[in-house]
Amino acid sequence: MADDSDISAPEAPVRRVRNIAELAGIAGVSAGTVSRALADKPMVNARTRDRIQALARKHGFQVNQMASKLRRQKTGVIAVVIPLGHDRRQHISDPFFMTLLGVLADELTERGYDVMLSRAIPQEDANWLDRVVNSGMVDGVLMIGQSDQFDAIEEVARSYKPLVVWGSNRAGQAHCSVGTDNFLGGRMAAEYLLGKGLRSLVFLGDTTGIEIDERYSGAQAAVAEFGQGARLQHMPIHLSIEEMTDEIGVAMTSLDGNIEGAVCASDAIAMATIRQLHELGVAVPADMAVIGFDDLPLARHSVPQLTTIRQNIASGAAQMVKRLMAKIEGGDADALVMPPELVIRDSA
Amino acid sequence: MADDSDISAPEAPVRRVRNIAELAGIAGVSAGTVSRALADKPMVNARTRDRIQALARKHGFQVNQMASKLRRQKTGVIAVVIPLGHDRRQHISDPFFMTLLGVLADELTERGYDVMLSRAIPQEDANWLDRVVNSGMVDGVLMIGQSDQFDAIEEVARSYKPLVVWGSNRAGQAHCSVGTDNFLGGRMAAEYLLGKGLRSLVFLGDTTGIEIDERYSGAQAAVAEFGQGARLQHMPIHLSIEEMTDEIGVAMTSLDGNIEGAVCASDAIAMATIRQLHELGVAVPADMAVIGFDDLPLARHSVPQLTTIRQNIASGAAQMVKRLMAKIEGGDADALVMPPELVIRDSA
DNA sequence: AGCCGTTCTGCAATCGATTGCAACGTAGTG
DNA sequence: CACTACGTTGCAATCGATTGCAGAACGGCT
Repeated sequence: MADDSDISAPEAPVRRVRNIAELAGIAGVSAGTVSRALADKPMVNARTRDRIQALARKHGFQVNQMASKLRRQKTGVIAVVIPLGHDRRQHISDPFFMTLLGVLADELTERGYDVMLSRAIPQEDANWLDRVVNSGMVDGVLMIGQSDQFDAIEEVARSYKPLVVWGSNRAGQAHCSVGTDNFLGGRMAAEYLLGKGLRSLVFLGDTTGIEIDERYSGAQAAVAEFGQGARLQHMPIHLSIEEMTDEIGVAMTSLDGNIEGAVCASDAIAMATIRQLHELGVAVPADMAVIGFDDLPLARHSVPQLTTIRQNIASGAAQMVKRLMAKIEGGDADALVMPPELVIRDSA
Repeated sequence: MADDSDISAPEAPVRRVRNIAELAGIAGVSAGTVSRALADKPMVNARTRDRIQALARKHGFQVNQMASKLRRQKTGVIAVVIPLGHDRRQHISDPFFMTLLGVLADELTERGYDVMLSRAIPQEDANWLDRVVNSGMVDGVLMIGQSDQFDAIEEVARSYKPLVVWGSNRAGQAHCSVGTDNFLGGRMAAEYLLGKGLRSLVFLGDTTGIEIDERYSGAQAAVAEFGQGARLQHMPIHLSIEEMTDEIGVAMTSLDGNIEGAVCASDAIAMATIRQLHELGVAVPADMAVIGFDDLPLARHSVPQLTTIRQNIASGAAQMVKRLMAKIEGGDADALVMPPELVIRDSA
């Protein structure tokens, strides 16, 4: 405790040091040496290194990241961007976004990256993606959902490598995507309900976004193939919680004939639906079956617990990060389409 | 379309420009002028300004943020940090965190700030706050929850201005906090149940964190004052979803006597409790009343809908940001303790 | 023409850390 | 003693944008 400050003035308490040069002055070495010492470079003498590190600790010194990143031309920051393309009122606090974001953040933090959160509204800002990609602020970009911006994303992906997107994979697309087979998922959901003997179904969800459109197509295909007078109506339900609830209420009372089962585009929609049905005195699953999509953690916490089509979000997030890392290092990465999984609980 | 490139070589397509100097070369002006033109400084001729901006667009040029931020000594980035002090297994995807984070992100993005997400684990990294604060990466810090790190936060707050924390306010504390009157909230919850004639209550929540401890104290006070044989047991339930569910199951079967009402430390705990009770064949609220805390959006989506103590998260987030802005501009800001509000729905 | 004032542009220093290269000191060897 | 080799350290250029200050260009006025 008494052996580490032999140079500075006696009365100096613990003056805050703001840059390497100052610390170098105190340590009696050059700035370059301090930089190397703090970076644990092997070429600096072990004793000086320790001395400098101790001094840095004592004076509460941290290297200025801005300067460091500028010089090294890498930032250690990954942007997670959420495009609010269609449905601009969808809040960033959407439970699916937040769940995926949480897992991504954990994954990235563990690898020493910082996470920068970006909300993008394409209608208001034409080159939204460019802004993030070319800001010089990030080493890579993870995108949650394609919204209706498929072409814009393709455009950027052609010249910008470190980009991985959660969403659909179309044959021959340029950007690397990780996601679930939405068509199959939609089909599985509908088939499950049909298999339970239900014939009059409704799909709840706005099909402007690619992913949900595919889910709808899957459900349609299942119903068409099934035949036997099965039919599928469609109500576009928006994703913002505020709109959703009312729209579902309206939908439930305005639909044609007696609906037996609802295929919901997301767990959030499914939960809101169950709520509204409860309100209307319709019991789930006795009077109407409801099946969700996503299998968010909260699907297990609803009453009744949600039967849903599971996307493996945790593993998907890990795969996104893995692919991004590969791309940052100059490598390449293929798309990943994960199989959906039917999780049978109590709502259908 | 044909009037903006009269200097460069004829065959040059749209070469990517990487820095101001290059663009200056193309435009035939100096770097300084380009910088000023792109920043819309009034002192540059309107015609040159437009020409330069057009050129920048055409070549897909964006100023390097790292360099800009270094020079200007401000970053335009706010860190949102989540201390996982006690209860390290609590996931960053905790619904309360995520909800508050979502609103904060919206609020900050609107003001032109970027949001940097930081998960901090004090046990593993002693100077966790210092790392963020002194990295030179952010203009300010918003913290979600105090966890058990009150003293560490105080320490930093004494010398670091732009810091605002969601959490409790103790008399004379140095850091600026925004939060709810947790003691009063806990008291209101218990009083409400007592008022319904329930006498045997349990508080579900781990009191290591300050906020929850205060809620518990409030509930205790209410029960003590009420007298008449009312009593309050306590089960520490952790905040991570995985642990929570099992612990609640155990709690419900191991408690002393016939419990009539549960005061939960959070909505997440309340929902998990309702689930477990449902499993055990205990009807809510008929057999047992359950009251939550927070009033997260999902409180309205549970079945039965949650009766809960509302924290005004949206307004709280706005206030946090407002105070942070004031501090960044060198001003000062007082703490805010918001009154909790009893929201009566169906679970109690 | 000469002078002043205004408006615009260029020059060069600056932010703070990093790193290739040169130079230093010391020890070891012939 | 001279010379090489190695291990350290210092020097100075560099990353890219910003900005105070000086100076150029131009118009207007006497």
